[in-house]
Amino acid sequence: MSIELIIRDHIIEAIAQCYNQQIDSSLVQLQNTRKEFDGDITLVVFPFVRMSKKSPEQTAAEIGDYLQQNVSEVEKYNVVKGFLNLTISPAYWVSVLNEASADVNFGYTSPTQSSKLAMVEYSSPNTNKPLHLGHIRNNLLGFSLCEILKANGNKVVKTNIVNDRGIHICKSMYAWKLWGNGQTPESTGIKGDHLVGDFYVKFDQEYKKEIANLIEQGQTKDEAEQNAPAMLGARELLLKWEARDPKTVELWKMMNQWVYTGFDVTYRELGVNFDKIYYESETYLYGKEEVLRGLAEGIFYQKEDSSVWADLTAEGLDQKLLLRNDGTSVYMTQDIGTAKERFQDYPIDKMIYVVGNEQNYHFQVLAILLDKLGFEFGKGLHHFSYGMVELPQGKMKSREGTVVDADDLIAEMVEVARKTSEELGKLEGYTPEQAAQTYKMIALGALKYFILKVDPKKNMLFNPQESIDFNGNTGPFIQYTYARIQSVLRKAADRGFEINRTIDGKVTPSSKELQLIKLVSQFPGAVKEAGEMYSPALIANYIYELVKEFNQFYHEFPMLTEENAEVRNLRIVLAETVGKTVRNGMKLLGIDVPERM
RNA sequence: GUCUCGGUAGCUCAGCUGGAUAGAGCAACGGCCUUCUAAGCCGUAGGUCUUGGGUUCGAAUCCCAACCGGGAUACCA
Repeated sequence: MSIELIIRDHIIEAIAQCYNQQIDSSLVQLQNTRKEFDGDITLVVFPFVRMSKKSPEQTAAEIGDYLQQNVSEVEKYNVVKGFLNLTISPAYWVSVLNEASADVNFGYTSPTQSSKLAMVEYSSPNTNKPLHLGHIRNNLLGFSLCEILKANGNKVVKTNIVNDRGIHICKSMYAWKLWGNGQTPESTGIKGDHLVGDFYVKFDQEYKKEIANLIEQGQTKDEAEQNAPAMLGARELLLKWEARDPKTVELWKMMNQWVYTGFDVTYRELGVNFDKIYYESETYLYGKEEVLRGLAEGIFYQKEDSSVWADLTAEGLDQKLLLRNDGTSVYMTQDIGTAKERFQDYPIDKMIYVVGNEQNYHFQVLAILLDKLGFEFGKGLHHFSYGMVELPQGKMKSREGTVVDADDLIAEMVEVARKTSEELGKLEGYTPEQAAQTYKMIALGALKYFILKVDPKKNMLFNPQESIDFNGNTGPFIQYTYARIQSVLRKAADRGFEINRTIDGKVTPSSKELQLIKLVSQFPGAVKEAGEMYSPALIANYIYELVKEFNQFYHEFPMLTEENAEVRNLRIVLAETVGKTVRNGMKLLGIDVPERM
């Protein structure tokens, strides 16, 4: 039980005792005491002056008196205007440190029999081009969200639906057939997803030329777009694929396999993974029967051209197409099918879709349609909606070549990390392999932290030249602090200091030490809040605060050269506990921490 | 047009279930390497929290309106 909860209950008691009023706990506004005032926890007393019918100062003093007399953790108090600043006893903070220090999984809640099962869909790439910066944000958020949910005691199934069929992949296939000369990743040395992406680009270039030619010959733009040989060829491939033409399916399989091999490399670099992968080629026909059932039950309606629609005007939305007039499915139809499928495959308590905010409308509609179809889980779907990554010149457009490729970006960052490390003379004594591993850890730490520290729902700006730094509020700064803590612990061992991990309650930490313990004690609360808010950014901001505080402490207070053995022990245990908290927190962001850097 | 999300320091972002003098980092300027790692620490400078109303003891935070920007809006996924 956290100190805030203990205090809150006693404040409710105090109000009952002093003013004979039963109050709701939401009236008790507790906050961390600001640095410039004395105390640990502050109660805002304004809400109670109406009950006491006294001045804020007097009211605060009365509540303060009550708490000081009746709550052992409250040592003293002071009043500034309408704020009651409570000082918690050092003995309590020492006990908190002891608990945190003893718990390997500090901050985490273990799953139990009754744990909820959350399925999280994230990543969901198309197989016609490599992953880019937008996918990176998706993957990092999705993976981190899963880690946070797990740390909150949930069971999690990470899922990925691969968009492996459709006109986009047929375009790459068409281009490869015509202009590929039998190239393969092996023959060219090009990573499979990039090779397929190159043919996608090639297709678009040739297609544009053909359109220009046709327009010159007198066709309108629309006609030209429809009649260009490249487009006709891609369409033909799509039809052949749907008819299961063996040659086409074989080509499709081969090129998709190249892409998967390439994606696997990128996923491994990013440190993300999945428990269950759905392929759209296997699920794209799902959902049609549900739509037809809805039509039969009068939930949906049919137009003269025999296309099927949902009327959502009662919900304040528009009409939504569910089946084309040729009976084929659209995106929405498929999502209805896959949702049903997943709830049949797993006992899902919470379904979460990590998908960009451009699809807010889609998921709003999906929830309503599932609900209309009688699936009770419909209303409970959660769209984890995140903002776009923008570049200085605006939105990324793959066709205009203004994308930041995921592999290129990672490679570039590893290179910068290597250079920086060498310039600073770090990692001497490491083997080249160990050093390379650490550069990678630092580079990815920088990238991941940069992206995850921003509120997911907001659009963010990414400037490739300036954005990713290694100083200040960054992943490497946190990793650096962790590495220094490990260094302290190594040296403490070298010098033969016996570390007593259970701090005696009689030891009195200094105010700076107390401040650090306080911050550590807030970690479990931060994990819980991050889980409730679905916000990795909350964890990132928490760790930064902790690390910043530790750095100041580290600079001012010697740990190894401190003469007093009890104080030295306290500081080392505190450092160790901060290190563990940082490591546990970074794990929730999917960021590794190095033992040295 | 409608719906939706955003607008905080030169730049990138915190803070938003209303609370004390609005915080970090980057960039700029000035200090600190003989202690446990300077990817660090300390300091200086930088703000009409887009604007205007409202609610109240109190508003960056809640409500309304306007302006600016992103996104969605019936057959791409």
